[in-house]
Amino acid sequence: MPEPQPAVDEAIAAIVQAISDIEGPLPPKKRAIVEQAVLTFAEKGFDAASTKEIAQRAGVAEATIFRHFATKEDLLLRLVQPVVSRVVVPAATEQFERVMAAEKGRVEDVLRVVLKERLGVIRRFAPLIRILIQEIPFRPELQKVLFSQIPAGLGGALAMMQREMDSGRMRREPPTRIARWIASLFGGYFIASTIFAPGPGWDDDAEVDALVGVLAHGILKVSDGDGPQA
Amino acid sequence: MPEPQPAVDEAIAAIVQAISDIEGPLPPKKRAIVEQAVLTFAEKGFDAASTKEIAQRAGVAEATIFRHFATKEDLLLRLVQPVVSRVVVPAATEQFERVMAAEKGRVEDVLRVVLKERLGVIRRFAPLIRILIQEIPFRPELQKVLFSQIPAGLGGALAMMQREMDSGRMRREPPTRIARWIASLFGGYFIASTIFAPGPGWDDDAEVDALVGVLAHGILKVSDGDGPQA
Amino acid sequence: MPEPQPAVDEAIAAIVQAISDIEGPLPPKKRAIVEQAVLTFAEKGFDAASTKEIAQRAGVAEATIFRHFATKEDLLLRLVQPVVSRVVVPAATEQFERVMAAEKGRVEDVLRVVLKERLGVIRRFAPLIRILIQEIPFRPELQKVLFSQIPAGLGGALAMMQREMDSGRMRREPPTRIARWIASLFGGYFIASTIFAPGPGWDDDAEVDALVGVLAHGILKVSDGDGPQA
Amino acid sequence: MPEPQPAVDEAIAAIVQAISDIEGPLPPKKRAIVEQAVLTFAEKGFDAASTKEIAQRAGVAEATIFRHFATKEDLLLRLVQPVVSRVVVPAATEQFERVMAAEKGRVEDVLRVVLKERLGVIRRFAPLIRILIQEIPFRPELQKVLFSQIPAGLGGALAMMQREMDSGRMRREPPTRIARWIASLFGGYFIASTIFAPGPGWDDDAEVDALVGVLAHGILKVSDGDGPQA
DNA sequence: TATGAATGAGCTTTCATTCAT
DNA sequence: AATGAATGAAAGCTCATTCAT
Repeated sequence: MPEPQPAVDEAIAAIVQAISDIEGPLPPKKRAIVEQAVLTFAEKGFDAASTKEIAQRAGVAEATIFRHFATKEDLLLRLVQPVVSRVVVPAATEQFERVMAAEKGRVEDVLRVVLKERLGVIRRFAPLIRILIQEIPFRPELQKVLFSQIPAGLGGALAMMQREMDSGRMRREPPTRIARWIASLFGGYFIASTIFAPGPGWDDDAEVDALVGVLAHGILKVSDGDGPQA
Repeated sequence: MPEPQPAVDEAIAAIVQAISDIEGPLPPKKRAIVEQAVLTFAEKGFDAASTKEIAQRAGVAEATIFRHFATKEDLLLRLVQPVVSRVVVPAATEQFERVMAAEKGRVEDVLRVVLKERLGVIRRFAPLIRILIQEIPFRPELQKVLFSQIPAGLGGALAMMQREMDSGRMRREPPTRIARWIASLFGGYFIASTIFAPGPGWDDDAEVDALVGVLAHGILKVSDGDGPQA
Repeated sequence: MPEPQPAVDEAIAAIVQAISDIEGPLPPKKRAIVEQAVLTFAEKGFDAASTKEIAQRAGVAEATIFRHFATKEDLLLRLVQPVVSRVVVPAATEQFERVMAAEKGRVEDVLRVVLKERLGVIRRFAPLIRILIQEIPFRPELQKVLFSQIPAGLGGALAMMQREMDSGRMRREPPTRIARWIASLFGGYFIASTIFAPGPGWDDDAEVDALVGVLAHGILKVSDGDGPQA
Repeated sequence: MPEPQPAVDEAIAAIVQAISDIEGPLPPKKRAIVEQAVLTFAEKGFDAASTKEIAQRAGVAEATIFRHFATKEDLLLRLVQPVVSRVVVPAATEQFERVMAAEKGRVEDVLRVVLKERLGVIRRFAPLIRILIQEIPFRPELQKVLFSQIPAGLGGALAMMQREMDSGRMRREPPTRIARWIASLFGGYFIASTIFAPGPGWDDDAEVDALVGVLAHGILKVSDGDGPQA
């Protein structure tokens, strides 16, 4: 009987909350299934996590899982979908606009605030995100959910970038490319700090500051003639 | 009997070559097993690819797989290991030094040349790398192989960065952080162009140029007082 | 579909009863599995009896076996254990004391009564005992079960022997040696009549009488100066 | 690579010798196969000993086993047969007559000498005898070999017993019954000292003396009216 | 709502044995 | 005489899922 770490516990509470928001309050056994499914998927991956083990850890009969979830894949999707579609993405959109107004559109400040807040949100769902990353390549359902939501979440950001380029404060680049850079740096940090080398020793605030710094100004010092002429 | 695409064919040839370099020339059936294992793993993922299917596609008896590879996991490792340890990493090390000499140490130029060449190498092994990424979180063996090799490959790069910072041409940052940024941007591009949205429409050269550009100078234009003073 | 002989049928009923006493009433399919497992093990030996065959003979799916018994070896142990630990041994202890009281401790009479009753019990479980003998050398679990129970069963007998020796009616010998002789003669008869040359032509009562006779007085006639002096 | 104990080594040498006597000198690889087959069968039982393991331990290719022995069962029989038919049994016959002449037919003395010598012979082949015991119930071939030889070996003993009974020195009992008693006591001691509780602490000579004692005179002391009258 | 029982299809792996060299 | 390669058959066991209660 493995002890869930507090961090995971918190993540699970958030996931349960997200599901409850959609489906209404969860009966206790269903809730237990959700909790243990997240834990087990995160520990072993989707394929290696058997419904038998999930049932045992949740203290229910295996058949009970299938009362609540049509198939094992359905269980996965019902865990991941609400997180993606109701928590991660919409918050991003809404929050982006709010921050932009407050910060008067200074790109670096906006990025800094948004990324820090996003990092907080994502950290709460870390176990599920790990599963998400694992399973996306082979599950068209997941791809659909994710890619249909991402553009919406990006709308505000793309608009901001376009405005900055038009006003000459930002170099001209395809906005999706810039979005990819941001996502890469952000995701790279998240993966490094969560999956490859989890544990203490990471300072989220400092890392995001540095990340925004390099995005804004690069790693080289400014010197005459060194800047790109575009 | 699915037709392997030409790109995959090329990747497989490279993998077979890498294995042959270690184990000597492969008997034809063993070679067929290797080929079809790569294909099947890449298509379906490790867990969903059954040894029975691999055997059928390779035109051998299932037992033949286990004459050549002790277990299914051993098959995976023996596919991935030589790629990681004999092709990707050492080439990086050697090539880094060569380029640094040729380019007289101009960071942007070195990065540009190295990343382009790395991208070429990696593209040849794309199917396997996809598997690698999938399975790494759950396979300590793979982690060991990969993480024991990476530092060696990074040595040259870290030294270069240190030198640049000492000479005042590069902002002071922990070198591993910079390495992570490079890897993130590079990996993000590879994943985007390979896994999420494969197909034409990507211009590797242009993307690497842009990537090095943002790394060196950021996305913001230089303006008085805008550059960081530290 | 081989017809079980009546003798075996009776043995199986006894085994099923013994298991039911421990685990509660057996569901019909579980019962069928137990029955056919005993038959098949006895016919072919443990290794040569496949779970597939047992399942077919029991009219269940192979997987059903593994719902009720964790492994094939667990199936064997769960068949053998109750026989050893709940039927053979405790009966021996209890019955020994009862007989000793009734027979006023005359060694020959006690032995005769006890061995005859033991023979009856053992005959009921003959098929399982055959398996037991076969598998004991290679299954530490079985050894543990058996050897942990035997001393308890022997307690009464050892006490009786000690008393006889102290009172001068029995030659001094290490009691375990005498126990071994009894077990050897008894087991030798059982094996000969059951395994090597089964079938009619054996008269249990007469054989036990003769066996006790030789134990008590040897095969030689008493003549002057021939008896041992020690 | 387990170290064979010296005792086992000696047994193997005897077996190899017995086989050589029939088939001529063994080529080294065949000899290695024989040696490791005996060891492996003894350790794990016939079924659980795979030809692969035997080949590995013998340092030969698996196919080489089948050059020399048609099937795995043939290997077993070719190990056991010569031991039974050329060493154990004929020695018994010949030796019995020799001893009887020397001891002037005193039953106890003859038994003592013969059993001690038999014990010595049997100890040399202990590993094989264990296999023999295991496999006899399921291998008609083995049964044939053994049961066709035993009567020959028993001839001398049966004749002696008949003579003793006719002369009034031995109680009348069916000679096969007496033979069974002897075999039971002897076998019981061998099994106890070899299989169940191997190791030191056994004194073969003393045990055989005691065994012959109980056979001759029983465990009870002679007292007036206590001896059987029949 | 919950479950114990049951299962068909599938899994990876091992087996003794054959054959071309 | 010896073997590396190969294999069909079978092994024990696990899987997600169904169903009567």
